[in-house]
Formats: sequence, structure tokens, C-alpha cells
Amino acid sequence: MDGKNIRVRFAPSPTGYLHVGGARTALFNYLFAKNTGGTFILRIEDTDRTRFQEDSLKEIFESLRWLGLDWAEGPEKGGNFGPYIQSERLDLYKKHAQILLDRGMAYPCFCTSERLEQVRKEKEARKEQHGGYDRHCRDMSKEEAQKLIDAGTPYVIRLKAPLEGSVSFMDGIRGEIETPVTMVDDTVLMKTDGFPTYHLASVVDDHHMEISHVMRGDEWIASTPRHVLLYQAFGWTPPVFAHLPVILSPDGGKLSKRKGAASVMDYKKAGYLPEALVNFLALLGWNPGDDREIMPLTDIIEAFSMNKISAKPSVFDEQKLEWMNGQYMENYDPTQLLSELEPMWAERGLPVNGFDEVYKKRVIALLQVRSKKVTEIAENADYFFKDPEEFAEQQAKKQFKRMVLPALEKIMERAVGIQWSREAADTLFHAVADELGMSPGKINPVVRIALTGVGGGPDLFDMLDLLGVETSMRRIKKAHDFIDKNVEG
RNA sequence: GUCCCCAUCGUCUAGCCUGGCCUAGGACAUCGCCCUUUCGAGGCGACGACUGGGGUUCGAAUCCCCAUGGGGACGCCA
Repeated sequence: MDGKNIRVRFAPSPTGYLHVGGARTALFNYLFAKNTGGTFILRIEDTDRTRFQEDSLKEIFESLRWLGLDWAEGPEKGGNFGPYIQSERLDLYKKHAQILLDRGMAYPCFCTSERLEQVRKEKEARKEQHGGYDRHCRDMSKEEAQKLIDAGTPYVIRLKAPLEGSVSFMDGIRGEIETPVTMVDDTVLMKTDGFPTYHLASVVDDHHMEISHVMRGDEWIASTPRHVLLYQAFGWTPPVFAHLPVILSPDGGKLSKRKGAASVMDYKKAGYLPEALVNFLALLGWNPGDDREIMPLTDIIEAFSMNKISAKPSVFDEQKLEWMNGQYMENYDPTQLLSELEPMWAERGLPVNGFDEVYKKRVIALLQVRSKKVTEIAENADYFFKDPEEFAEQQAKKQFKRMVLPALEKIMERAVGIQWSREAADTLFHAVADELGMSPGKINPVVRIALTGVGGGPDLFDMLDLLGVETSMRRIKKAHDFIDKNVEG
């Protein structure tokens, strides 16, 4: 495809946080743009003043940027097709509503919401085929309408939809979709408050911003015919549409906040890496055509194509996300992890300020390979910053035996004054075990518990090395005394 | 209710367009075993699916129809 002309947009409305479904839509648009050498545009659809939320914009920008989906045109960026916030484009919509009015393809409607509600109820009671407006004001004379307008009667502007025939459009994922026009009622274009509806605004903007492909959630499929009708009324060529299937929660319903963390920023807080989330989201409803799963963004971009997008809704499997995150954790840059971890450690009340950056990064290096989430590093690093206060009961019961006491004593004796290192510790421990005729399997687990208070964790000698001889021996002494005091024969 | 969309292991999916290479491949999860004197990672293996019924065809997961199931839409919300 000719990249020069490919222009796609992600068009969220600022009514709350960015959830993973929206993020996936943004991602697919981004991938398509990058793959074709096109332009990824961000546009804010804030035409509903009642649902607008002040913090929402900030949150959306932050989420997108955290994911690495920066836009080439849009708010805070500018571009030749701005402004990119719909509430700043009201004149454009008004002008276009007027064009349709002048052409007799739209008309003012004075029906109150109460009457509309009434009509809806009656239709429902009669089990009529399809809901929608009964076109009450459609044939009102121009004079009569003008009189009402002059009298200050509130009104909306509706599209005069054709009464027979059918509309069809090309869906990039599903193929052609055809709808009988009887399913399309006279859509409201301009609301009483002077703001456009989504339908008018998105069509006008997509046209003026020269959007070539509209990739959006598939809840829009049913409204697309009315969009096509609008393009026809204006005499414009519609873009290619591609409706992305929804993301479902594990129990089948639509993914929502109640069913786990649905917002992008919640995933950040939960310890996920943006690269992993992006990789995971890319594979929800799309695949590269081969068996690759762990794919850096550049590879995803390169492999991306619209016709590999599935039309089937998919379930958001957090377990798989976790696995994938673990894959990214293993090789992640410790410096970056550190900046995430600092506040988390501080929150746990750990005296991290007493340790230098090199030390902290070594802690991270030891833990990142065995953690699936950033938060796991935060939770399992306590003993690198302070002595364990107690010993895990089960492990202690199993390993703390009086027979290891001499070994611990010998280790402490010999450790004095030696040049400490991982190898030195290793040598020392084996020598002691040898001399006493004991298996290291009896001694090492005890030292592990002494050092960390728990049963699992990094390699024992790596920890001995990092912790240093002084701290290590202090902890061994503590465990030694504990055993001496509490363990019988 | 009406209209639209969708349908392969529990989950994400390959295969479907252009029928035969499919005794249906991979991944997550689960369960074994190996490795590692810990945990995790890793290796090996097991379990596990073409929603059902009719066609078309020498042959169907693949094409057609119907049924069923799931999802969406039917707002002066997007």
C-alpha cells in the first residue's frame, strides 16, 4: 500500500481511563500506520459535555505514551489538520450540518426527549421490527420549521435517510457488509446543545483529516451504514473500515474494571512492563502468520497486516500475560526497573537509601530472572536491605537441626579476615562440609534461611557475595543462636 | 423482538479465502519426569479441540444451507 496516503486515527472520548480494549484499538492503528509508513493520529472526541472528565485526557495521553504509542499528529503535537479536539471544531460541524440542511438532506426536529421515549415504548409494546425515530418532523414545511426556530424552540438536526434500498460497505476484516436501509433511522447530527453527535463529527473529521482507514471497535458495525449514508450525502468517498472484535473477560462478558484491572495504568501498577502488554495485546486477535509469540515491537510492526486480524472476540487471559511479562522481565534493563522499584521499596519502608545504585541493580539482576512482575521484585527483596526478623516456620522446622551448629560455627570462624567473594564463600562452605563429613545439602539450606528468612530465592553464593561477609555472618550467627536456643537434640 | 457479526484444545491461536500435505500444528495453564543441594527459569513428555445436523464432492476443519450457542446494535453516549 502507498504509505504516503495511509492515515489512521485513534479517537477516544475523554470519559475515563484508557482501558486495555481501547489500548488494543490504538495499538492496531499504530501498527498499521507504522507498517505502511503511514501516519498515526490522535483525535479527542469530546462532544458529550455531560460525560466529560477532566483528568481523563491526561490519563489517556499518559497511558498511550507509557505503551510507547506516540502519535504523529494530535493534541500536544499539532499537525496540518488540527485542531485535534472536537470541541474546538464546532464551526466545522455546524457548517456541514447547514450544507445538508440546504441540500434538503437533513431537517430540524423539534421532538422532545419525552415524546421520543414515548415512541420507543410504543414500538416496543407492539414488538415492532426495529426501534428508532418515527420521522415525525421529517416532512414539516420549511416555513413552519423556521417559525418554531424563531420562537426559540430547541431542536436537533437529523439526517434524511433514504427510505428504501440498502447500504453496504467494505469491512477490511470481514468483507462486504450489507444492511437494508430500513434499519437506519434518521440519525441525529446536531444535538440541542449545539454539539454534533459522534456520527456527524467523526465522518466530517475523518474526511477532513484525510483518514484512509478507520479501525475501531466492532460495536460500531451497526452504525457504519449511517456513516456511509453521511459520506454519500456529502458526496465523499468513505474510508476503508475495519472493525476490531471486542476483548472479553475470562468469564465471558465484556472486559470491565470489576473483572480485574481493566485500565492500562492499573497494569502498570500491577507490575507489568509496557513491552509485554503491547506484545500480548498485539496477539489478541492478530498473529504474525507463524509461531512467533515473544516479539519486539519492531518485529510486530514488520509482520503486521490487516488481513491477519481475526473477526472473533478473544478472552483476555491474564495468566498468559503474566508469562509473557516474565519473559520480558528476564532481560529487562535493571536501570529502568530500578526507577520503578525505588518508590515501591520506599513504600514498604525499606531503608533503600543506605544502599548505592550498584548494589540495588545487583539485587534486581538476581531477582528479575525469577520474577514475573516488577511487583514481585519489590515484594521479595526485603532481606537485601534488612536482616530477616523471623524464619519461615515450615522451612525452619525442616532444616534447623542441632547437628548443623558446628558447621555454622566453623564457617563463622573461618570467614574472619578472608578476601570475600562468591568463589571464596563457595570454597569455604565446601571445605567446612568436607571437614565435618557433612553434606552441603544439610548446611546450605540452613544458611539460606539464615540469610533470607525464607526457603526460595537466588543462588546462595550469589547472595553471600552481594550481602557481604559482615552481614552474612551476622545473620548466620542469629540463626545459630536461634537453633541453639530453640531446637532440641 | 428486529438486524448485524462470530464459531478449532479450558484460554490465545495455525490451518479455512485457493478442499486432499490434518492420524488438526504451536503457545499459556494443568499434570508428570529431567536439570538445579532452594525458588524460578529451562529441557522432555502427557492431557486436551474442528458446536450439531443436512448437503456439494472421489474427498470437508476448509464450500453451501439450517439449527444451536456467544457477542454487538437498536440514545440529543461514544
